[in-house]
Amino acid sequence: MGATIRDVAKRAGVSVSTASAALNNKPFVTPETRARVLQAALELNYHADRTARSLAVGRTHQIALLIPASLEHTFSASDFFNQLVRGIYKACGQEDYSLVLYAAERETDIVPQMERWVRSRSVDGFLITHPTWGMLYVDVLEESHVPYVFIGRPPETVTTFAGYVDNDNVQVAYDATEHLVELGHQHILFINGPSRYTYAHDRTVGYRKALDAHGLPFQAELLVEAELTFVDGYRIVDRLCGSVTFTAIVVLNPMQALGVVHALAKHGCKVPTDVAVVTTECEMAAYMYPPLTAVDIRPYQLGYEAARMLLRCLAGETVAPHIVPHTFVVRDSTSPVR
Amino acid sequence: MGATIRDVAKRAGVSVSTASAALNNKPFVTPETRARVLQAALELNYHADRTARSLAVGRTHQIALLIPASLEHTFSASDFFNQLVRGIYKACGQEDYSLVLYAAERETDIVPQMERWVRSRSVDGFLITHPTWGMLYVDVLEESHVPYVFIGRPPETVTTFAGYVDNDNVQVAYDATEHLVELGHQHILFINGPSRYTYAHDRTVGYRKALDAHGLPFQAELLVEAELTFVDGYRIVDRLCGSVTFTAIVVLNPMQALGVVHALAKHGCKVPTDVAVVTTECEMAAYMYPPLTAVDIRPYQLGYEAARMLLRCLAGETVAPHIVPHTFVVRDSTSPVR
DNA sequence: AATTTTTATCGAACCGTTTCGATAAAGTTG
DNA sequence: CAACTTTATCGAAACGGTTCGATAAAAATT
Repeated sequence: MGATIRDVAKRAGVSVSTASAALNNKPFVTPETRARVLQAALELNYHADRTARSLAVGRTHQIALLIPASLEHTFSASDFFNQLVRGIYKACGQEDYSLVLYAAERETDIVPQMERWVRSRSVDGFLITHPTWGMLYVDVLEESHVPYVFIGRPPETVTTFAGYVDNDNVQVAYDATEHLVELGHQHILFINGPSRYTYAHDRTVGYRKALDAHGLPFQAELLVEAELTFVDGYRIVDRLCGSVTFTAIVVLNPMQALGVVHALAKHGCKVPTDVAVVTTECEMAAYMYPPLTAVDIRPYQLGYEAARMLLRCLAGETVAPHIVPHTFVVRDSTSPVR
Repeated sequence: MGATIRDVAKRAGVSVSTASAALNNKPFVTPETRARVLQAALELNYHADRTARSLAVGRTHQIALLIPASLEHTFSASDFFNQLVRGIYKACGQEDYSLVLYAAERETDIVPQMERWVRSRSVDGFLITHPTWGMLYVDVLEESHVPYVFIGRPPETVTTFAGYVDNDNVQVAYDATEHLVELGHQHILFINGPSRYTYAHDRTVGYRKALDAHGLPFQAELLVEAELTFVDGYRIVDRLCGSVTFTAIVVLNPMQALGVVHALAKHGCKVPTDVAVVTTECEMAAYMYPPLTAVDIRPYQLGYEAARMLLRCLAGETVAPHIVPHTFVVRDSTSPVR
C-alpha cells in the first residue's frame, strides 16, 4: 500500500541513506540527486511513516494538552478554553507538532496515568492548564526530564517547571476594581474563581490592593468564591441580593457573569443603574444587553505563547515566564453610582 | 534512563520474546514465568515504548478528532462541543486510545493536510465532526482505507463512510415546533444553523412537516439561517422585531438562544408572555431567567457513541449508523399564546 | 518403550525510519 | 604527481518493541 523510503530509493537509483538525506535536506547531497529523490517521492506519493521516524529519532513530535481537573468545568468555562486551544493549535501547526488531549476525571487518577504517558514516551512535552495547589504529578515529570509548561502561574511549592504563561492577575483584579471605585462604588462584590487555582489567590490580592489604595474598607462578605459556571454565578447573586448591599460586581469569568446578569434580572436589578458589572472579555460581552465592560485576558495569546514556549524548550532553549498583557474595554454595564 | 523490554527479560531470566508474551497476556506462559516478568517490569518501572510498539504492530492506538471548519465557531458553539469531547475522551480511555486534535483554518487546506496525516500513518482512524456538503477529503480517506466515523449525518454525496452518529434532526425540529403549535402559536420563527451542515437541512424538513401536520401555512420570512453564535442570534431577532410578527422562536443552539433572549430583552419583549422560546439543552438553560424549554440532543452520548463506533471499526467489526434519541424538557420559556 | 501431541521458551527476523562509519571519487595542496 | 582533504554515496547498525518458526521438555497416546 504505502510506499516506503526503500521504494523511493530504488526508483531514484540511490541508497536508502541517500534518499533519507535528500528528503531531510541534509548537506552533501548533489542537487541532481536530491531532485531525483524528490521526484521519485512525489511519483510514489511517499510520506515518511511517522511512527518509524519517531522511533528512530526518539521524538514523537507530539505534545500533550493536560487538563488536570475534570474536563467538565474547564471546557465549560466559556470560550476561554476554545480560544486557548486555538492559540495552542496554531503554534503547534507552525512547527508540525500535533496536539494530543490528556485529561483525567479525578485528580487522584493523574499520577499513575502520567507515569504511563511519560514512561511510554508517547509525547515530547506537556502543556498544563490551570495548575492547582496539589499537583503531585509534577514529580513524575521532573524525574523523567520531560519538559512542561504551565498555563497559569503554578503554586510556589512547584519550582521545577520550564516556564509558565499567565496574565498579571493581581493587576487584572486591581484594574477591574479600581475602575468601579473611580465611578464612586464603595460596596463592590467580588466573585472569585475556585481557590484551588492560583489566579484566584492573585485576584484576591489585586482586589484588596485596589480597595486599600483608595481607602475603602475590605468587607469579607463581599468576597465570594464560586465554580466557573453559569449556575454558580447565578446562585451567588440570587442568595446575596437583599441580604448584603453592593452596587457593583466584579466577576471575571463570562459564564459566571451570565449567571450574575440573569440573577440580577430575576431580582429586578437593572444593569448598570442598580448594579454595575465588569467581567472578562468574550464574544458575547459586546452583544449582551447591556454590553458588558470587560477585561480582555487574551486567551488565544496565552495558548499561543504557552505552546511556543514549550516548543522552544524542546529545541533546547531556556525559557522564562511570560506575562500576557490584558486590556480593558469599557462598555455600558458600568456607570457612576447613583 | 527508561528500561527496555530487554532489561526486563534479563532481570526475569527469560528471553525477550517470552517477556513480551508475558506482558501481553499471551497464552502458553507459565504463571510463575509471567509473575517473574511482571515483577521485574514493576521493579524497573517498565512501560512499553509506545512508538516502538506502534511500529511493530502497525497501529498507533491514536484517533484523530477532525474539525473541518475553523476551530473558532465549532468550539464556540456553546458547550455542545465540550460535552461531545468528553464523551469521545471517555470512550477512547476505555480502550487505551488517545485523542489527537486535527483542525484546519480553511477548508481548502484540509486535503493536503489529510493526505499527509493519512499517508504518514499517524492515526488509526478519524472522527469527523459536522460534515458539510463539500468534503473533498473523504476521497483521500477512502483511498487509503482509513476508517472514519462522522458526527452528524454526512451529505448524500458521501456513501463510503464506515458509519455515523447523529440525532434524528427532522424529529428534533418537529418536536420543538409541534410543542409550540400545540400551545396555540401560529407564527413561529425558526432560526436554523448554517445550511452547509446537513442537520440544518433536516431541521428545516422537520419544521415544515410540523406546520403541515397542523394545517399551518409556511412563511418563508420566518425561516432564517444564522451562524452558531451569540451575535447572529442577537442580530436576527434585533432585525426582525417589529418588521415581522411572531409569537414564538425555535432556536436550536444555546449560543444563538442567548443572543435571542438578549435581543428580546432589548426590545422589551417578555419571555414567555410576549414570545415563547425553545432551544437545545445546556447547563445554563435551566438557570436562565426564565428557565428555557429545551430539547436535549445529548452531545456527550453522541461523542461517546461515535468514538465507540470508530473503535469497533478498528476492531474489524462492521457498523451501522446510530441515532441518539433526544428528549424534551419543558420549562418556563414556553407558554400558551396570549 | 516408542511415538505423537502439547506446552513453554527461545532466537532471529521484521516494522520503516535515521545515523554513523566506511569508501570511493573529486578537488586541493605542497 | 603524491598526499591529503573534501564531497557524495553507501551499507549496516541502531531504535524498542512484536511475531513466527524452531526446539526442547513434558504429557498423552499407541
